[in-house]
Amino acid sequence: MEYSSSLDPNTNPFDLHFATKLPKREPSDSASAKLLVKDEKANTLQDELNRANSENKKLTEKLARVSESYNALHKYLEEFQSRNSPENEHFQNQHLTRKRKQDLDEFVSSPTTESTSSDKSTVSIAYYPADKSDLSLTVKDGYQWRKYGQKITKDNPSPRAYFRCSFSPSCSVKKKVQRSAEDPSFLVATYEGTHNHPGLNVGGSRTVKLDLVQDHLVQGGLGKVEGKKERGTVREVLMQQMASSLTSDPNFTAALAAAISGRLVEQSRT
DNA sequence: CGTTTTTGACCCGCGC
DNA sequence: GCGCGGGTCAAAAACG
Repeated sequence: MEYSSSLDPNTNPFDLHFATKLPKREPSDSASAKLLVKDEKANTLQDELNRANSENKKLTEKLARVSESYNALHKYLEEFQSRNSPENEHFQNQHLTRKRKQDLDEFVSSPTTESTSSDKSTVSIAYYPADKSDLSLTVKDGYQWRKYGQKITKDNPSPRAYFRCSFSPSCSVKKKVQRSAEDPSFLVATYEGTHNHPGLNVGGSRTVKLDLVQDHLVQGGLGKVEGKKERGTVREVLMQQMASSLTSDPNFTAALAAAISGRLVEQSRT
């Protein structure tokens, strides 16, 4: 899983490699004055490009760090899963595993979202910490939902609940919520589509950025486990804000999705 | 009494 | 075509 390979700046959607082909028009003899003006313009453009490039670099670094966090999380998961193989349960490792799981919860609880945008609809997955004794498959994500179905699925003891946004049909977002099969201490919510209206607490604040989330990821991984619930809800709100700010930039969303999921999305040129 | 939840029926795509 | 699994519908119940 070398997700970093997909971070190659040259494949990066917002890499501005057209910087290399700056205006190189054929000068006509009578246009030397015009050329001067053009040089000026080219300079300012160059400046702008430089700034854009450095910003691009920063973003790429951030992306790399987010990717690192994801890899670490993935490692945790794999470790835990191999420890938890069905035919061979190591009960003597229970508390050790338990501790790791708590770490994992924290790690995951700032909803680690993986979004995949296809030309059809947008699908994102969020993980929410939830008490195992809590039977309700509800997750407060800032939106109001109407449940329209529940099913028991093949390879998961807990049922899956189907929700539609309460503003349906004007807003056609759907979500599925199901307790994770491997680790029942958190819920997996799969969102489909994007809301065409604001949710609770989710204003148009576009300033919530990646580094904030990333800091939470890091701190969450090493931090303590007290006050899990409160921190969880705060993070849910954060997630909403992040999502809304991210979705306003399709390119970035796509890049992030590619980096996080480790898949290369074919970017169709339009 | 309007809205939401529950829950079995129904539908539909997929593999055989 | 048939059965299976997942997603949705809709009538009835529950809720506020």
